[in-house]
Amino acid sequence: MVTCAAPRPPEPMLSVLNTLTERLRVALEKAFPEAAAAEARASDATLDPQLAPASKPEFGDFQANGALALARPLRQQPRAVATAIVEQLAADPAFTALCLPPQIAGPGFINLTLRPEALVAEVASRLADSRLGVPLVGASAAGSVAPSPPAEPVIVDFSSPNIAKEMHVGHLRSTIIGDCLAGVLAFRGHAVLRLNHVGDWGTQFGMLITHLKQVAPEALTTADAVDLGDLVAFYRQAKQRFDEDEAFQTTAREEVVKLQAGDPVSRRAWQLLCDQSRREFQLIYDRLGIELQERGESFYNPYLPAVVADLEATGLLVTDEGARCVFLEGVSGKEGKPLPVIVQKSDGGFNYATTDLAAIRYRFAAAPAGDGARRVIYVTDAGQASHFAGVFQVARRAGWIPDDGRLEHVPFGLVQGEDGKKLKTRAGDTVRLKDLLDEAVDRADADLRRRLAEEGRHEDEAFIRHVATTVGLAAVKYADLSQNRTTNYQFSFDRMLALQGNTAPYLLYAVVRIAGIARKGAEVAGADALGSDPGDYGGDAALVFSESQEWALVRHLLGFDAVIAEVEEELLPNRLCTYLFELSQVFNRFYDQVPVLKAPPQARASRLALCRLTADTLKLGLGLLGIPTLERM
RNA sequence: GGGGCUGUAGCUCAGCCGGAUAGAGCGACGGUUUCCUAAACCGUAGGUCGUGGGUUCGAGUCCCGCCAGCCCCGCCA
Repeated sequence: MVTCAAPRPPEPMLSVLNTLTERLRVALEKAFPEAAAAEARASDATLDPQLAPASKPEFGDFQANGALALARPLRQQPRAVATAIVEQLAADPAFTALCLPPQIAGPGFINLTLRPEALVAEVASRLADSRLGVPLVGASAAGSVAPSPPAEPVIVDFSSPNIAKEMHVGHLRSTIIGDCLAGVLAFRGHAVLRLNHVGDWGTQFGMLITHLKQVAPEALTTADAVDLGDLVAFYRQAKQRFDEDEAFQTTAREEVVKLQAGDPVSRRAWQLLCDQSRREFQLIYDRLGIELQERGESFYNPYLPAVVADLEATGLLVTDEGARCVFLEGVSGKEGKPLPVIVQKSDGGFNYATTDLAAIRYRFAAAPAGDGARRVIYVTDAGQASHFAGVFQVARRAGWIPDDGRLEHVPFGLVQGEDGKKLKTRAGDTVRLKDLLDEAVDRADADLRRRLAEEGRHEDEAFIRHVATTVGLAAVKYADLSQNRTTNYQFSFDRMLALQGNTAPYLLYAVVRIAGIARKGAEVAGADALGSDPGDYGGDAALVFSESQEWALVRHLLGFDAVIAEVEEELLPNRLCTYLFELSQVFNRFYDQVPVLKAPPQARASRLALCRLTADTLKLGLGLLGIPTLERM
């Protein structure tokens, strides 16, 4: 296979877009054969039609900007170039079947508008497709049956809390963003391995075990002798002693060596600590509905010597001040000396870079001694960017990454308080994730009860708790995901729980409104004795749209497949959030201005079909964000 | 000292391979409810895209300099 092109960024209505790009390409070659020949020789891309979504609705569905770029090399007026292209398109049946006659606008843009019947056909096909037009990777276009999942998995490494510590705000973004990305990739048909690279190995265990042996030895031999809160306090004390007391430091280092060498007493203590933390983590994951597989740093312990041996064999390893390092290319530190990645400390111990290298090596290596992955994604804070850049470079130079392998750090910014500083409690401590989720749910609960009282509604306790929990957790997740992850994120309960704007409650309410129509629709259908299954509205009936708000909704709905493909490629969940928010807005306008149940029968069936597709799209999209929806709220 | 990220409306933020008059939400101001949940919808005001150069038919977007904030920089993760 010969492909030199980078993966093309996705655009609305992928299949239609691909067809149009192809027709435009053909039109360009026919209109300017000499340019096409020149391009083939120079292998540049002057004949790229530059097809993009229209920047404004009045420009139609798509715009082709390629004529502008072509004008100069051809020494022609841009509009003349555009005219020549349009003439070719007009003679192309495959094009005219899809689009109305193109318009040339401005300096030489070609505006394309899809034929209404093409849009209707797309809507009909999505109504019949549980995947809503999103193709499975590896599936051939024409009616392939249940393609086997690719053998080469995508690994998403996220969450990664530390044993003997509680999960705090710092783990929020990795957990939520990682879960979403894993979800999108899995939906596209990738075999996704969700790995929790927990910090269960290394110096901190030496510290903690040494300290516990002295102050609370029962914690090392008896399950649950101390609770996690105590462990956190012990950890803090151990850390302090480690920083202040040289003798303690030495003992702690020796303890790490014993642990890593497999000393039974140390292993037993370590195991107990891990089990206890693990149960606490699981409470959070269950609550957030997040599944992931634990594979901590300790997993790679047996593979560490091989990392060093490999680097030795490839001649990358250099001993410097007693430490074994790989010096980085293109990254210089003080006095122009290259920066090292230390893979073995002067005392013979391994550190986190070694573990990260072992993980990369294992993940790309073929089964059974590896995962055989072709794409590995790390969701960690942006502060680790240079660490990963260094480690990735070493892995690449060591030859552990296959040619088609993708190794990506997905960085995200800090969680800040409303004062713009790092989020802390009033006492100045790190905010526990549990407390943060509790507060979100409590606030949603209080708000719901106030609203019910105002409206004189009566709901039972189970309903209130369910809605408050769903809304509260959805708000936390959505607020995080809806922001471009690369920037710092200002955490605000008031903003994320707001009922209007780009928030979870607004989106959930749109779903609820549609659910309301569906319920009423079922009643109306029953009363009118329409004879059709109310759950099947829109099925075979001809779809007819007349109102501008209907067409706006149709056009927006059809962009779903492209957004999913875009998130898969760019790993930016906020693109999906923006799409879903805009879809909700478009739907609310439609809901406001176009009657559904009171419309005449044929219009009603078509509008019910649009409602169903909207609900399905919102539910699927929110589901990929890790957010369950409600029928009533 | 070196490197990275960020800087867009009063506030919080979008802005895709460089495309047409830079967008949204909140807040402010003004409207809309005999009708499917008004947790909604419509409208108005609000911008030197940090700054100075450069490339281009075209720059918030690409390149260089500068300013400001945050983060990282040898045996912690």
